[in-house]
Amino acid sequence: MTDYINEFCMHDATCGELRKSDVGREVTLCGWAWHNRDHGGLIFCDLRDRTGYTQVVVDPDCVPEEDFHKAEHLGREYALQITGTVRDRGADAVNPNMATGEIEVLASKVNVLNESVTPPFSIEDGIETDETTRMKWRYMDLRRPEMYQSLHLRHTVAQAMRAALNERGFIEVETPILANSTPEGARDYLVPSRPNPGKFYALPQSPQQFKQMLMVGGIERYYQIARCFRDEDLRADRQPEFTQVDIEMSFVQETDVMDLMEGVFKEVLAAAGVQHEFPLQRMPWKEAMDRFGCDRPDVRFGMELVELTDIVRGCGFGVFSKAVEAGNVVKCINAKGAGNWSRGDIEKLADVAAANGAKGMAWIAYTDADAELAGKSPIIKFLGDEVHGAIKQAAGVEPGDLLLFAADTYDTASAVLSALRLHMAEALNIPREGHALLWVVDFPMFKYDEEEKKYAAEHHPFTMIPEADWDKIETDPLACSSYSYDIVMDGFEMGGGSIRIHNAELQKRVLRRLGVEDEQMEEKFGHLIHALELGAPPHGGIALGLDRLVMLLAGKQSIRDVIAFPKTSSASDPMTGAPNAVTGRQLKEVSLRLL
RNA sequence: GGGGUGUUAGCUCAGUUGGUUAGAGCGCCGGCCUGUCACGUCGGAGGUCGCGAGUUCAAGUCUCGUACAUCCCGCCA
Repeated sequence: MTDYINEFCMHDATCGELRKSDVGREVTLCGWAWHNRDHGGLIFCDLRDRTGYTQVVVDPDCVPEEDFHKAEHLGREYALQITGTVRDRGADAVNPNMATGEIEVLASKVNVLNESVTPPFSIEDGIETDETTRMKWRYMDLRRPEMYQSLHLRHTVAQAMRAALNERGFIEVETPILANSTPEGARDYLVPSRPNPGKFYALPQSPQQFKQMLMVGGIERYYQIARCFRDEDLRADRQPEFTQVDIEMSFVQETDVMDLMEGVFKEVLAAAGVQHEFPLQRMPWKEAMDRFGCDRPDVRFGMELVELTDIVRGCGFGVFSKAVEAGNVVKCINAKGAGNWSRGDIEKLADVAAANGAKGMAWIAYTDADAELAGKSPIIKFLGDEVHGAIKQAAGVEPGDLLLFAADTYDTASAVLSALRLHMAEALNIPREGHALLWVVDFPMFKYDEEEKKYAAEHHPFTMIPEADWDKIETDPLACSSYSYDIVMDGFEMGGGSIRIHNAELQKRVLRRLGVEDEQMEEKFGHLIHALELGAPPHGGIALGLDRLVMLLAGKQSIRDVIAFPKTSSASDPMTGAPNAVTGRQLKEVSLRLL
């Protein structure tokens, strides 16, 4: 063990890259034992490193007796160093399922660098092991080829992003992790300040205020691959800490940012091996909501929302006509192919609708045999032939179709049908191959928060409002548009940005509209207001969710699969035990006492 | 904060109407085996049925509570 590094850890080849052209080479490989097949007089071992597998053959005639003995007792995941000769397997012995299947390494020397206890799960792709188990032994999970490939893809994307931005004159600048808490937005992660008893830093939800300061500071073109923190509940695509590619530029309008970013996307996607049409579609927010019920539509399939409000106005089905009278909307989707579903299966879809706020869900089914499109549904008799006919025409009904209706406020009907649309796409196995990127633009500036009884920013409070709408900030906030844009990929919000307010007075008006009192204005946003008063350039930018982008490119269902050390849905880490209790002394030092 | 699903061997799971000693595959341990590659073959070990109450003659199974995981709603400017 003395000369461990020099003697044993040297290697001059990698397992996954040996080919027929290497036949005859004497190589030394290092890696981990996967399947060991002991035939008594001949032993096969699949040796794995980050690049792949090579079959090692240990023949008693070719290795010292001691080494053969070691090979007889190999366990899974032993760390090994093998020296041997690359040899052609011969036509009969080729394994077409292996990249290195035409060759093998005939060992002349077997070194066990480290033994392994039985691994907690099999180190291979496609395992269905519980995620908690994988996360508790995350370093073992990372040995699986698909995990390495995901992290490698993440690296490739990050490097391509850097290269594309560097080329366009951007510089990478780091901003503080210990920052100030702000009243707007997500819940902050707090860090007590020992020298300032009773005061706290907040971990940044994004570098938003710092990047705006950088623009005022004359940096002009900034980016950062930045860690962001939000203390909110988790989802498959949401972690408490996540990574944004944060970008900001000066003296631009929104088309400048979008045009430039399309160039960046093109290069990044190419680096990841994805071709996509450019320029990208730019869809107004209202159109996205009308057609898909969602501000981040998956446009890889149709099943768009059908507007029926005018058609069912005053019709005999009370749920519809009363909704219209109340100023609500009636819309539907046409799930082609689900018309033959059993009544029970259709009724179960009401659960999906209910989970998204619907009070009920009307439907009409047309079986394949229903050439006359008579339809099956409890509601047809109330609608009457004329209205039913108009609905069929509007929805383009054919035999085999299933219409699912929502009669509710615009927001709820949109949410319900958007959820049903995605649910049906999944249930009907509608192909959603490849990737679809588009911009969603012209978000409204404000939305009304029913619970808090106040206006909130749809995007964020620093978003520029078109000059024509400035007067509406006070008089009709919901009619205010904004210079904002989201980049949507495969139904995920992959990034979002805007042109920022660079005028101090306008910024104050927006903050007042959001309910920020004057004294709070100075305390929380004083630095921003003052900066805007000192010749702040018109500026704007975007932040991209690196985790989501890589997740989609890697074809994974969860961003946890493209983060080396993610957290569970309760924001804990089964490997390290974080978060953990701290000592009374530690608490005292930061002037804290637990409740 | 709310709803759905789940928790049985190291891993993935089965376990009927509540009824004898809780099973399978893989993995693990031991024997045999010189062309396997999910090697084969013979034998073996391995269980606080998440945890805590309750009902019952009897609970993996029923009831209640609870923990954890996961998906979703709320939340995430």
